[in-house]
Amino acid sequence: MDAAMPEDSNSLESLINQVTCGDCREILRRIPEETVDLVFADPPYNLQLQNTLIRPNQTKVDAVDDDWDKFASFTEYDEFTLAWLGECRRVLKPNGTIWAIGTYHNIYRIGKHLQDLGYWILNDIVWVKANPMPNFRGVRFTNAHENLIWAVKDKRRKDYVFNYQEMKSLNAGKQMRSDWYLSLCTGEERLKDETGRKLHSTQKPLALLERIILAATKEGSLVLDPFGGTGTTAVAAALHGRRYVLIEVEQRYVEGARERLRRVRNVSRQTS
Amino acid sequence: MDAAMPEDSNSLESLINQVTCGDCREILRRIPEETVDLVFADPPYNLQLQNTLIRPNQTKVDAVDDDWDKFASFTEYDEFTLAWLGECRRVLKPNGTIWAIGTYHNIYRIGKHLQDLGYWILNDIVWVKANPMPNFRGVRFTNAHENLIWAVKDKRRKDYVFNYQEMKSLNAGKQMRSDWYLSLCTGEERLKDETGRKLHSTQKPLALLERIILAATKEGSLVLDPFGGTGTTAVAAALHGRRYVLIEVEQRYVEGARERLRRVRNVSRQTS
DNA sequence: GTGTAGTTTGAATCCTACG
DNA sequence: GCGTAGGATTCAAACTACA
Repeated sequence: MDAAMPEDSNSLESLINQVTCGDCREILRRIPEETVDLVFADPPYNLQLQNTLIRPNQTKVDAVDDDWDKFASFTEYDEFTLAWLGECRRVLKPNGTIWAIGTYHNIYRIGKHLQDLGYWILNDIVWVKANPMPNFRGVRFTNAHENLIWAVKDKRRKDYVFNYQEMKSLNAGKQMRSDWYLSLCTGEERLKDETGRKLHSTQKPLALLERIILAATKEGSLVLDPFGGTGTTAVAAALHGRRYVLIEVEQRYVEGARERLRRVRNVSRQTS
Repeated sequence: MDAAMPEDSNSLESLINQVTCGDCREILRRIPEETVDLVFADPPYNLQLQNTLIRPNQTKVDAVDDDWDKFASFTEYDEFTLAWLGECRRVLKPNGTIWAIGTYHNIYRIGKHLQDLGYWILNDIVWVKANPMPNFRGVRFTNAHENLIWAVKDKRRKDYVFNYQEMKSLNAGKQMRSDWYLSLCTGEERLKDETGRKLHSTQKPLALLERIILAATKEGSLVLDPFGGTGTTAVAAALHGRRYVLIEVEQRYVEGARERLRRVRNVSRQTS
Protein backbone atom coordinates (compact mmCIF):
# COMPACT_ATOMS: atom_id res chain seq x y z
CA MET A 1 0.00 0.00 0.00
CA ASP A 2 2.95 2.33 0.49
CA ALA A 3 3.79 1.82 -3.18
CA ALA A 4 0.44 3.30 -4.11
CA MET A 5 1.03 6.47 -2.12
CA PRO A 6 1.13 9.58 -4.33
CA GLU A 7 4.22 11.68 -4.15
CA ASP A 8 2.40 14.79 -3.01
CA SER A 9 2.24 14.09 0.70
CA ASN A 10 0.09 17.15 1.23
CA SER A 11 -2.90 15.84 -0.62
CA LEU A 12 -5.76 14.27 1.29
CA GLU A 13 -5.76 11.38 -1.18
CA SER A 14 -2.32 10.35 0.05
CA LEU A 15 -3.75 9.78 3.53
CA ILE A 16 -6.92 7.93 2.61
CA ASN A 17 -7.05 4.25 3.49
CA GLN A 18 -3.52 4.53 4.85
CA VAL A 19 -2.00 4.28 8.29
CA THR A 20 0.14 7.40 8.71
CA CYS A 21 2.84 7.57 11.35
CA GLY A 22 3.22 10.84 13.21
CA ASP A 23 1.87 13.25 15.79
CA CYS A 24 -1.78 13.81 14.98
CA ARG A 25 -1.50 17.53 15.67
CA GLU A 26 0.92 17.76 12.74
CA ILE A 27 -0.58 15.23 10.35
CA LEU A 28 -4.03 16.76 10.80
CA ARG A 29 -2.76 19.97 9.20
CA ARG A 30 -2.43 18.13 5.90
CA ILE A 31 -6.15 17.52 5.82
CA PRO A 32 -8.20 20.25 4.11
CA GLU A 33 -11.07 21.97 5.91
CA GLU A 34 -14.48 20.31 6.05
CA THR A 35 -13.60 17.04 4.37
CA VAL A 36 -14.17 14.48 7.13
CA ASP A 37 -17.51 12.85 7.94
CA LEU A 38 -16.68 11.28 11.29
CA VAL A 39 -13.88 11.41 13.84
CA PHE A 40 -13.29 8.64 16.33
CA ALA A 41 -10.77 9.60 19.01
CA ASP A 42 -9.35 7.38 21.73
CA PRO A 43 -6.77 9.74 23.24
CA PRO A 44 -4.40 8.92 26.10
CA TYR A 45 -6.36 8.81 29.36
CA ASN A 46 -3.76 10.38 31.66
CA LEU A 47 -4.30 7.61 34.19
CA GLN A 48 -1.80 8.88 36.77
CA LEU A 49 -1.15 5.43 38.21
CA GLN A 50 1.17 5.39 41.18
CA ASN A 51 2.06 2.00 42.58
CA THR A 52 2.06 -1.50 41.22
CA LEU A 53 -1.08 -3.43 41.91
CA ILE A 54 -0.90 -7.02 43.11
CA ARG A 55 -3.79 -9.43 42.71
CA PRO A 56 -4.97 -11.53 45.66
CA ASN A 57 -3.04 -14.44 44.13
CA GLN A 58 0.15 -12.37 44.25
CA THR A 59 0.43 -11.88 40.49
CA LYS A 60 1.11 -8.42 39.13
CA VAL A 61 -1.45 -6.46 37.13
CA ASP A 62 -0.08 -5.52 33.72
CA ALA A 63 -0.93 -1.84 34.05
CA VAL A 64 -0.87 0.99 31.53
CA ASP A 65 2.60 2.40 32.11
CA ASP A 66 3.27 3.63 28.56
CA ASP A 67 5.12 6.90 28.08
CA TRP A 68 2.37 8.12 25.78
CA ASP A 69 0.00 8.24 28.72
CA LYS A 70 2.21 10.49 30.84
CA PHE A 71 1.37 14.17 31.23
CA ALA A 72 2.97 16.61 33.63
CA SER A 73 -0.28 18.21 34.77
CA PHE A 74 -3.93 18.75 34.02
CA THR A 75 -2.93 21.97 32.30
CA GLU A 76 -0.66 20.16 29.90
CA TYR A 77 -3.34 17.59 29.21
CA ASP A 78 -5.84 20.38 28.58
CA GLU A 79 -3.55 22.06 26.05
CA PHE A 80 -3.00 18.79 24.27
CA THR A 81 -6.74 18.13 24.23
CA LEU A 82 -7.66 21.55 22.90
CA ALA A 83 -5.07 21.20 20.14
CA TRP A 84 -6.34 17.97 18.65
CA LEU A 85 -10.01 18.74 19.28
CA GLY A 86 -9.55 22.05 17.48
CA GLU A 87 -7.83 20.50 14.48
CA CYS A 88 -10.50 17.82 14.25
CA ARG A 89 -13.20 20.47 14.25
CA ARG A 90 -11.49 22.28 11.38
CA VAL A 91 -11.40 19.20 9.15
CA LEU A 92 -14.92 18.02 9.98
CA LYS A 93 -17.76 18.80 7.60
CA PRO A 94 -20.37 21.10 9.20
CA ASN A 95 -22.70 18.13 9.66
CA GLY A 96 -19.83 15.83 10.62
CA THR A 97 -19.69 14.26 14.07
CA ILE A 98 -17.01 13.28 16.54
CA TRP A 99 -16.82 10.39 19.00
CA ALA A 100 -14.40 10.48 21.92
CA ILE A 101 -13.88 7.73 24.48
CA GLY A 102 -12.44 7.96 27.97
CA THR A 103 -12.77 7.21 31.67
CA TYR A 104 -13.23 9.52 34.62
CA HIS A 105 -9.55 10.32 34.44
CA ASN A 106 -9.96 12.36 31.27
CA ILE A 107 -13.53 12.38 29.98
CA TYR A 108 -14.60 15.48 31.92
CA ARG A 109 -11.78 17.51 30.49
CA ILE A 110 -12.52 16.30 26.97
CA GLY A 111 -16.22 17.01 27.32
CA LYS A 112 -15.69 20.47 28.74
CA HIS A 113 -13.23 21.52 26.03
CA LEU A 114 -15.43 20.02 23.36
CA GLN A 115 -18.33 22.20 24.51
CA ASP A 116 -16.09 25.25 24.75
CA LEU A 117 -14.91 24.76 21.17
CA GLY A 118 -18.51 24.85 19.94
CA TYR A 119 -19.19 21.17 19.37
CA TRP A 120 -22.77 20.25 20.21
CA ILE A 121 -23.19 17.05 22.19
CA LEU A 122 -25.80 14.66 20.78
CA ASN A 123 -25.44 11.80 23.24
CA ASP A 124 -23.15 10.38 25.82
CA ILE A 125 -22.80 6.63 25.60
CA VAL A 126 -21.58 4.20 28.23
CA TRP A 127 -19.77 1.08 27.21
CA VAL A 128 -20.78 -1.33 29.97
CA LYS A 129 -18.10 -4.00 30.15
CA ALA A 130 -19.22 -7.61 30.34
CA ASN A 131 -15.92 -8.69 31.90
CA PRO A 132 -14.17 -5.80 33.64
CA MET A 133 -11.17 -6.16 35.86
CA PRO A 134 -12.36 -6.42 39.47
CA ASN A 135 -11.34 -4.04 42.22
CA PHE A 136 -8.93 -6.36 43.96
CA ARG A 137 -8.52 -4.46 47.17
CA GLY A 138 -12.22 -3.85 47.69
CA VAL A 139 -11.76 -0.13 48.22
CA ARG A 140 -13.97 1.18 45.42
CA PHE A 141 -16.68 0.06 43.07
CA THR A 142 -15.58 -2.14 40.19
CA ASN A 143 -14.73 0.12 37.30
CA ALA A 144 -17.04 -1.56 34.83
CA HIS A 145 -17.62 0.99 32.10
CA GLU A 146 -16.09 3.61 29.83
CA ASN A 147 -17.68 6.82 28.58
CA LEU A 148 -18.15 8.02 25.01
CA ILE A 149 -19.28 11.42 23.80
CA TRP A 150 -20.98 11.90 20.45
CA ALA A 151 -21.11 15.48 19.17
CA VAL A 152 -21.81 17.35 15.95
CA LYS A 153 -19.52 20.12 14.71
CA ASP A 154 -22.22 22.69 14.12
CA LYS A 155 -25.14 22.84 16.55
CA ARG A 156 -27.45 24.21 13.88
CA ARG A 157 -26.96 21.26 11.54
CA LYS A 158 -29.67 18.71 12.03
CA ASP A 159 -28.57 16.61 9.05
CA TYR A 160 -25.84 14.68 10.83
CA VAL A 161 -25.87 10.99 9.97
CA PHE A 162 -27.75 8.73 12.37
CA ASN A 163 -28.92 5.43 11.00
CA TYR A 164 -31.83 5.07 13.35
CA GLN A 165 -33.46 2.06 11.72
CA GLU A 166 -30.21 0.14 11.45
CA MET A 167 -29.51 0.71 15.14
CA LYS A 168 -33.03 -0.35 15.97
CA SER A 169 -32.68 -3.57 14.04
CA LEU A 170 -29.40 -4.26 15.85
CA ASN A 171 -31.30 -3.97 19.13
CA ALA A 172 -34.06 -6.52 18.61
CA GLY A 173 -36.40 -3.98 17.04
CA LYS A 174 -36.20 -1.49 19.91
CA GLN A 175 -34.52 1.90 19.92
CA MET A 176 -30.81 1.66 20.59
CA ARG A 177 -30.11 3.08 24.04
CA SER A 178 -27.16 4.96 25.43
CA ASP A 179 -25.87 1.94 27.39
CA TRP A 180 -23.94 -0.56 25.28
CA TYR A 181 -23.11 -3.92 26.81
CA LEU A 182 -19.97 -5.30 25.17
CA SER A 183 -17.05 -7.54 26.09
CA LEU A 184 -13.46 -6.44 26.32
CA CYS A 185 -11.07 -7.08 23.46
CA THR A 186 -9.36 -10.36 24.36
CA GLY A 187 -8.27 -13.65 22.91
CA GLU A 188 -7.87 -14.05 19.17
CA GLU A 189 -8.95 -10.47 18.47
CA ARG A 190 -6.26 -8.97 20.68
CA LEU A 191 -3.04 -8.24 18.74
CA LYS A 192 0.13 -9.75 20.23
CA ASP A 193 3.76 -8.75 19.80
CA GLU A 194 6.55 -11.17 18.88
CA THR A 195 6.83 -12.32 22.50
CA GLY A 196 3.13 -13.10 22.73
CA ARG A 197 2.23 -10.16 24.95
CA LYS A 198 -0.48 -7.69 24.08
CA LEU A 199 0.84 -5.27 21.48
CA HIS A 200 -1.26 -2.32 22.67
CA SER A 201 -2.28 -1.86 26.26
CA THR A 202 -5.73 -0.53 25.43
CA GLN A 203 -6.95 -2.08 22.17
CA LYS A 204 -10.67 -1.46 21.78
CA PRO A 205 -13.15 -4.17 20.79
CA LEU A 206 -14.02 -4.22 17.10
CA ALA A 207 -17.71 -4.51 17.96
CA LEU A 208 -17.61 -1.08 19.58
CA LEU A 209 -16.16 0.59 16.47
CA GLU A 210 -18.51 -1.29 14.18
CA ARG A 211 -21.51 0.00 16.07
CA ILE A 212 -20.24 3.57 15.96
CA ILE A 213 -19.51 3.45 12.24
CA LEU A 214 -22.79 1.75 11.40
CA ALA A 215 -24.67 4.30 13.49
CA ALA A 216 -23.09 7.51 12.28
CA THR A 217 -21.68 7.11 8.75
CA LYS A 218 -22.85 6.09 5.30
CA GLU A 219 -21.10 3.88 2.78
CA GLY A 220 -18.18 5.82 1.34
CA SER A 221 -18.01 8.23 4.28
CA LEU A 222 -14.56 9.38 5.37
CA VAL A 223 -13.62 8.34 8.92
CA LEU A 224 -10.68 9.92 10.74
CA ASP A 225 -8.92 8.40 13.75
CA PRO A 226 -6.18 10.67 15.12
CA PHE A 227 -5.10 8.09 17.75
CA GLY A 228 -5.30 5.06 15.50
CA GLY A 229 -3.44 2.60 17.71
CA THR A 230 -3.52 -0.86 16.20
CA GLY A 231 -6.15 0.05 13.64
CA THR A 232 -9.49 -1.07 15.01
CA THR A 233 -11.23 1.96 13.52
CA ALA A 234 -9.69 1.32 10.11
CA VAL A 235 -10.73 -2.34 10.20
CA ALA A 236 -14.30 -1.43 11.09
CA ALA A 237 -14.35 1.16 8.31
CA ALA A 238 -12.93 -1.25 5.76
CA LEU A 239 -15.36 -4.00 6.73
CA HIS A 240 -18.32 -1.69 6.09
CA GLY A 241 -17.22 0.12 2.94
CA ARG A 242 -16.13 3.38 4.56
CA ARG A 243 -12.87 5.21 3.79
CA TYR A 244 -10.49 6.04 6.59
CA VAL A 245 -7.53 8.19 7.60
CA LEU A 246 -5.62 6.61 10.46
CA ILE A 247 -2.91 8.52 12.33
CA GLU A 248 -0.70 6.92 14.97
CA VAL A 249 2.50 8.20 16.53
CA GLU A 250 4.01 4.92 17.74
CA GLN A 251 5.84 3.07 14.97
CA ARG A 252 5.18 -0.39 16.41
CA TYR A 253 1.44 0.23 16.53
CA VAL A 254 1.55 1.54 12.95
CA GLU A 255 3.21 -1.66 11.79
CA GLY A 256 0.73 -3.78 13.72
CA ALA A 257 -2.18 -1.89 12.20
CA ARG A 258 -0.83 -2.18 8.65
CA GLU A 259 -0.34 -5.93 8.97
CA ARG A 260 -3.78 -6.31 10.47
CA LEU A 261 -5.34 -4.38 7.59
CA ARG A 262 -3.53 -6.58 5.06
CA ARG A 263 -5.08 -9.63 6.69
CA VAL A 264 -8.52 -8.03 6.58
CA ARG A 265 -8.11 -7.24 2.90
CA ASN A 266 -6.99 -10.78 2.14
CA VAL A 267 -9.98 -12.23 3.93
CA SER A 268 -12.40 -9.98 2.10
CA ARG A 269 -10.69 -10.85 -1.19
CA GLN A 270 -11.17 -14.55 -0.50
CA THR A 271 -14.77 -14.22 0.50
CA SER A 272 -15.79 -11.90 -2.33
CA MET B 1 -39.62 20.82 63.66
CA ASP B 2 -39.43 24.56 63.21
CA ALA B 3 -40.37 24.93 66.85
CA ALA B 4 -37.29 22.99 67.82
CA MET B 5 -34.96 25.24 65.84
CA PRO B 6 -32.46 27.08 68.07
CA GLU B 7 -32.47 30.83 67.87
CA ASP B 8 -28.83 31.10 66.83
CA SER B 9 -29.22 30.58 63.12
CA ASN B 10 -25.47 30.50 62.66
CA SER B 11 -24.90 27.28 64.52
CA LEU B 12 -24.55 24.05 62.64
CA GLU B 13 -26.98 22.44 65.05
CA SER B 14 -29.74 24.71 63.78
CA LEU B 15 -29.36 23.22 60.31
CA ILE B 16 -29.14 19.56 61.22
CA ASN B 17 -32.11 17.40 60.29
CA GLN B 18 -33.80 20.51 58.93
CA VAL B 19 -34.81 21.62 55.45
CA THR B 20 -33.42 25.12 55.04
CA CYS B 21 -34.73 27.45 52.37
CA GLY B 22 -32.20 29.60 50.55
CA ASP B 23 -29.39 29.85 48.03
CA CYS B 24 -26.93 27.12 48.90
CA ARG B 25 -23.98 29.43 48.31
CA GLU B 26 -25.20 31.54 51.20
CA ILE B 27 -26.49 28.87 53.56
CA LEU B 28 -23.28 26.88 53.15
CA ARG B 29 -21.37 29.71 54.77
CA ARG B 30 -23.14 28.95 58.04
CA ILE B 31 -21.54 25.51 58.15
CA PRO B 32 -18.16 25.32 59.90
CA GLU B 33 -15.11 23.91 58.16
CA GLU B 34 -14.61 20.15 58.01
CA THR B 35 -17.83 19.07 59.65
CA VAL B 36 -19.59 17.18 56.87
CA ASP B 37 -19.07 13.49 56.07
CA LEU B 38 -20.78 13.30 52.70
CA VAL B 39 -22.21 15.71 50.12
CA PHE B 40 -24.80 14.67 47.58
CA ALA B 41 -25.37 17.29 44.90
CA ASP B 42 -27.93 17.24 42.11
CA PRO B 43 -27.36 20.73 40.68
CA PRO B 44 -29.46 22.41 38.00
CA TYR B 45 -28.12 21.96 34.51
CA ASN B 46 -30.33 24.06 32.31
CA LEU B 47 -28.19 26.96 31.22
CA GLN B 48 -31.11 29.26 30.55
CA LEU B 49 -32.44 28.59 34.04
CA GLN B 50 -28.94 29.15 35.28
CA ASN B 51 -28.84 32.63 33.84
CA THR B 52 -31.91 33.68 35.76
CA LEU B 53 -30.61 32.03 38.87
CA ILE B 54 -27.33 33.91 38.81
CA ARG B 55 -28.62 37.21 37.46
CA PRO B 56 -32.21 37.44 38.65
CA ASN B 57 -32.48 41.13 37.83
CA GLN B 58 -31.01 41.10 34.35
CA THR B 59 -32.87 40.58 31.15
CA LYS B 60 -33.11 37.07 29.88
CA VAL B 61 -30.83 36.09 27.04
CA ASP B 62 -32.87 34.90 24.08
CA ALA B 63 -32.08 31.87 21.95
CA VAL B 64 -28.50 31.02 22.73
CA ASP B 65 -27.17 30.35 19.29
CA ASP B 66 -24.19 32.60 18.78
CA ASP B 67 -20.75 31.99 20.16
CA TRP B 68 -20.71 34.91 22.54
CA ASP B 69 -23.91 33.91 24.29
CA LYS B 70 -22.86 30.32 24.44
CA PHE B 71 -19.55 31.24 25.99
CA ALA B 72 -21.22 33.57 28.43
CA SER B 73 -23.63 30.89 29.50
CA PHE B 74 -20.93 28.32 30.06
CA THR B 75 -18.86 30.85 31.93
CA GLU B 76 -21.66 31.68 34.29
CA TYR B 77 -22.44 28.05 34.83
CA ASP B 78 -18.77 27.44 35.53
CA GLU B 79 -18.65 30.24 38.09
CA PHE B 80 -21.76 28.94 39.77
CA THR B 81 -20.32 25.42 39.81
CA LEU B 82 -16.98 26.51 41.22
CA ALA B 83 -18.77 28.47 43.94
CA TRP B 84 -20.82 25.63 45.37
CA LEU B 85 -18.15 22.98 44.77
CA GLY B 86 -15.67 25.18 46.62
CA GLU B 87 -17.99 25.77 49.57
CA CYS B 88 -18.75 22.06 49.77
CA ARG B 89 -15.04 21.28 49.84
CA ARG B 90 -14.56 23.71 52.69
CA VAL B 91 -17.18 22.09 54.90
CA LEU B 92 -16.19 18.52 54.07
CA LYS B 93 -14.00 16.59 56.49
CA PRO B 94 -10.63 15.69 54.94
CA ASN B 95 -11.77 12.10 54.46
CA GLY B 96 -15.28 13.19 53.43
CA THR B 97 -16.60 12.45 49.97
CA ILE B 98 -18.87 14.14 47.47
CA TRP B 99 -21.34 12.70 44.99
CA ALA B 100 -22.55 14.77 42.05
CA ILE B 101 -25.11 13.68 39.49
CA GLY B 102 -25.69 15.07 36.03
CA THR B 103 -26.15 14.44 32.33
CA TYR B 104 -23.95 15.32 29.40
CA HIS B 105 -25.26 18.87 29.58
CA ASN B 106 -23.36 19.62 32.77
CA ILE B 107 -21.41 16.62 34.06
CA TYR B 108 -18.22 17.43 32.13
CA ARG B 109 -18.05 20.90 33.58
CA ILE B 110 -18.70 19.60 37.08
CA GLY B 111 -16.09 16.88 36.75
CA LYS B 112 -13.45 19.21 35.37
CA HIS B 113 -13.93 21.83 38.07
CA LEU B 114 -14.03 19.17 40.73
CA GLN B 115 -10.62 17.94 39.62
CA ASP B 116 -9.27 21.48 39.38
CA LEU B 117 -10.37 22.20 42.97
CA GLY B 118 -8.35 19.24 44.20
CA TYR B 119 -11.04 16.67 44.75
CA TRP B 120 -9.79 13.18 43.92
CA ILE B 121 -12.20 11.07 41.91
CA LEU B 122 -12.81 7.58 43.31
CA ASN B 123 -15.35 6.31 40.81
CA ASP B 124 -17.76 7.44 38.20
CA ILE B 125 -21.07 5.64 38.38
CA VAL B 126 -23.72 5.31 35.73
CA TRP B 127 -27.33 5.07 36.74
CA VAL B 128 -28.75 2.91 33.96
CA LYS B 129 -32.45 3.61 33.76
CA ALA B 130 -34.76 0.64 33.57
CA ASN B 131 -37.51 2.73 32.01
CA PRO B 132 -36.08 5.79 30.25
CA MET B 133 -38.10 8.14 28.10
CA PRO B 134 -37.68 7.07 24.46
CA ASN B 135 -36.26 9.40 21.83
CA PHE B 136 -39.56 10.13 20.14
CA ARG B 137 -38.22 11.61 16.94
CA GLY B 138 -35.63 8.90 16.38
CA VAL B 139 -32.76 11.32 15.82
CA ARG B 140 -30.46 10.16 18.62
CA PHE B 141 -29.89 7.21 20.91
CA THR B 142 -32.34 6.83 23.77
CA ASN B 143 -30.90 8.74 26.69
CA ALA B 144 -30.99 5.87 29.12
CA HIS B 145 -28.56 6.81 31.86
CA GLU B 146 -27.26 9.56 34.12
CA ASN B 147 -23.73 10.06 35.39
CA LEU B 148 -22.50 10.30 38.96
CA ILE B 149 -19.06 11.23 40.21
CA TRP B 150 -17.75 10.07 43.58
CA ALA B 151 -14.72 11.94 44.88
CA VAL B 152 -12.82 12.39 48.13
CA LYS B 153 -11.83 15.84 49.39
CA ASP B 154 -8.16 15.01 50.02
CA LYS B 155 -6.39 12.69 47.60
CA ARG B 156 -4.02 11.47 50.30
CA ARG B 157 -6.77 10.27 52.60
CA LYS B 158 -7.39 6.58 52.11
CA ASP B 159 -9.79 6.35 55.05
CA TYR B 160 -12.86 7.57 53.21
CA VAL B 161 -15.93 5.48 54.08
CA PHE B 162 -16.73 2.69 51.65
CA ASN B 163 -18.84 -0.13 53.01
CA TYR B 164 -17.48 -2.74 50.67
CA GLN B 165 -19.07 -5.78 52.26
CA GLU B 166 -22.47 -4.15 52.51
CA MET B 167 -22.39 -3.25 48.81
CA LYS B 168 -21.28 -6.76 47.98
CA SER B 169 -24.16 -8.28 49.89
CA LEU B 170 -26.55 -5.97 48.05
CA ASN B 171 -25.21 -7.38 44.78
CA ALA B 172 -25.75 -11.11 45.26
CA GLY B 173 -22.38 -11.61 46.90
CA LYS B 174 -20.37 -10.06 44.09
CA GLN B 175 -18.51 -6.73 44.06
CA MET B 176 -20.79 -3.80 43.34
CA ARG B 177 -19.94 -2.43 39.91
CA SER B 178 -20.01 1.10 38.53
CA ASP B 179 -23.21 0.47 36.55
CA TRP B 180 -26.36 0.68 38.66
CA TYR B 181 -29.59 -0.52 37.07
CA LEU B 182 -32.50 1.31 38.74
CA SER B 183 -35.99 2.45 37.80
CA LEU B 184 -37.08 6.06 37.53
CA CYS B 185 -38.97 7.64 40.38
CA THR B 186 -42.63 7.12 39.49
CA GLY B 187 -45.98 6.17 40.98
CA GLU B 188 -46.54 6.37 44.70
CA GLU B 189 -42.97 7.52 45.36
CA ARG B 190 -43.26 10.56 43.08
CA LEU B 191 -44.45 13.67 44.94
CA LYS B 192 -47.45 15.44 43.41
CA ASP B 193 -48.66 19.01 43.80
CA GLU B 194 -52.22 20.02 44.66
CA THR B 195 -53.28 19.59 41.03
CA GLY B 196 -51.89 16.07 40.84
CA ARG B 197 -48.93 16.95 38.66
CA LYS B 198 -45.39 16.03 39.61
CA LEU B 199 -44.08 18.52 42.14
CA HIS B 200 -40.45 18.35 41.01
CA SER B 201 -39.39 17.70 37.44
CA THR B 202 -36.36 15.62 38.32
CA GLN B 203 -37.09 13.84 41.58
CA LYS B 204 -34.49 11.11 42.04
CA PRO B 205 -35.42 7.57 43.03
CA LEU B 206 -35.04 6.86 46.74
CA ALA B 207 -33.21 3.62 45.91
CA LEU B 208 -30.41 5.65 44.30
CA LEU B 209 -29.87 7.78 47.41
CA GLU B 210 -30.15 4.79 49.71
CA ARG B 211 -27.39 3.02 47.84
CA ILE B 212 -25.16 6.06 47.98
CA ILE B 213 -25.69 6.61 51.70
CA LEU B 214 -25.31 2.93 52.55
CA ALA B 215 -22.12 2.77 50.49
CA ALA B 216 -20.34 5.89 51.71
CA THR B 217 -21.51 6.83 55.21
CA LYS B 218 -21.75 5.29 58.68
CA GLU B 219 -24.58 5.54 61.14
CA GLY B 220 -24.63 9.05 62.60
CA SER B 221 -22.69 10.54 59.67
CA LEU B 222 -23.63 14.03 58.56
CA VAL B 223 -24.96 14.22 55.00
CA LEU B 224 -25.28 17.54 53.17
CA ASP B 225 -27.45 18.15 50.12
CA PRO B 226 -27.09 21.70 48.76
CA PHE B 227 -29.78 21.17 46.08
CA GLY B 228 -32.19 19.28 48.25
CA GLY B 229 -35.26 19.44 46.01
CA THR B 230 -38.10 17.46 47.50
CA GLY B 231 -35.92 15.81 50.12
CA THR B 232 -34.97 12.40 48.76
CA THR B 233 -31.51 12.64 50.31
CA ALA B 234 -32.97 13.58 53.69
CA VAL B 235 -35.42 10.69 53.57
CA ALA B 236 -32.67 8.22 52.73
CA ALA B 237 -30.52 9.62 55.54
CA ALA B 238 -33.36 9.47 58.05
CA LEU B 239 -34.27 5.91 57.10
CA HIS B 240 -30.73 4.76 57.77
CA GLY B 241 -29.87 6.67 60.92
CA ARG B 242 -27.76 9.39 59.32
CA ARG B 243 -28.06 13.11 60.08
CA TYR B 244 -28.66 15.56 57.25
CA VAL B 245 -28.49 19.20 56.25
CA LEU B 246 -30.82 19.92 53.35
CA ILE B 247 -30.74 23.21 51.47
CA GLU B 248 -33.25 24.16 48.78
CA VAL B 249 -33.94 27.51 47.18
CA GLU B 250 -37.49 26.93 45.94
CA GLN B 251 -40.09 27.41 48.68
CA ARG B 252 -42.57 24.92 47.24
CA TYR B 253 -39.95 22.17 47.14
CA VAL B 254 -38.99 23.02 50.72
CA GLU B 255 -42.58 22.61 51.80
CA GLY B 256 -42.91 19.37 49.88
CA ALA B 257 -39.75 18.02 51.47
CA ARG B 258 -40.81 19.00 55.00
CA GLU B 259 -44.18 17.33 54.63
CA ARG B 260 -42.55 14.24 53.18
CA LEU B 261 -40.14 14.04 56.10
CA ARG B 262 -43.00 14.36 58.58
CA ARG B 263 -44.64 11.36 56.95
CA VAL B 264 -41.40 9.39 57.14
CA ARG B 265 -41.03 10.21 60.83
CA ASN B 266 -44.60 9.18 61.54
CA VAL B 267 -44.11 5.86 59.81
CA SER B 268 -40.92 5.14 61.72
CA ARG B 269 -42.64 6.17 64.95
CA GLN B 270 -45.45 3.69 64.27
CA THR B 271 -43.11 0.87 63.37
CA SER B 272 -40.66 1.39 66.20
C1' DG C 1 -14.85 -33.91 18.16
C1' DT C 2 -16.85 -33.02 23.18
C1' DG C 3 -16.99 -31.81 27.80
C1' DT C 4 -14.79 -30.22 32.01
C1' DA C 5 -11.51 -28.28 34.96
C1' DG C 6 -7.81 -25.18 35.49
C1' DT C 7 -5.32 -20.92 34.00
C1' DT C 8 -4.82 -16.37 32.38
C1' DT C 9 -5.95 -11.57 32.23
C1' DG C 10 -8.22 -6.95 31.54
C1' DA C 11 -7.31 1.75 30.59
C1' DA C 12 -6.74 0.72 37.98
C1' DT C 13 -5.83 7.03 39.68
C1' DC C 14 -6.87 -0.24 44.59
C1' DC C 15 -4.00 -0.92 52.18
C1' DT C 16 -2.60 0.03 56.92
C1' DA C 17 -0.21 0.27 61.07
C1' DC C 18 3.94 0.96 63.20
C1' DG C 19 8.82 2.61 63.90
C1' DG D 1 8.34 12.35 55.88
C1' DC D 2 9.91 7.08 54.78
C1' DG D 3 10.50 1.94 54.91
C1' DT D 4 8.65 -2.37 56.14
C1' DA D 5 5.90 -5.94 57.76
C1' DG D 6 1.29 -7.65 58.39
C1' DG D 7 -2.96 -8.82 56.46
C1' DA D 8 -7.07 -8.77 53.55
C1' DT D 9 -8.29 -9.02 48.78
C1' DT D 10 -11.18 -10.85 42.52
C1' DC D 11 -15.04 -11.48 38.22
C1' DA D 12 -16.03 -12.93 33.77
C1' DA D 13 -14.55 -14.50 29.40
C1' DA D 14 -11.49 -16.83 26.71
C1' DC D 15 -8.05 -20.01 26.28
C1' DT D 16 -5.45 -24.51 27.42
C1' DA D 17 -4.93 -29.10 28.89
C1' DC D 18 -6.68 -33.35 29.22
C1' DA D 19 -9.85 -37.11 29.69
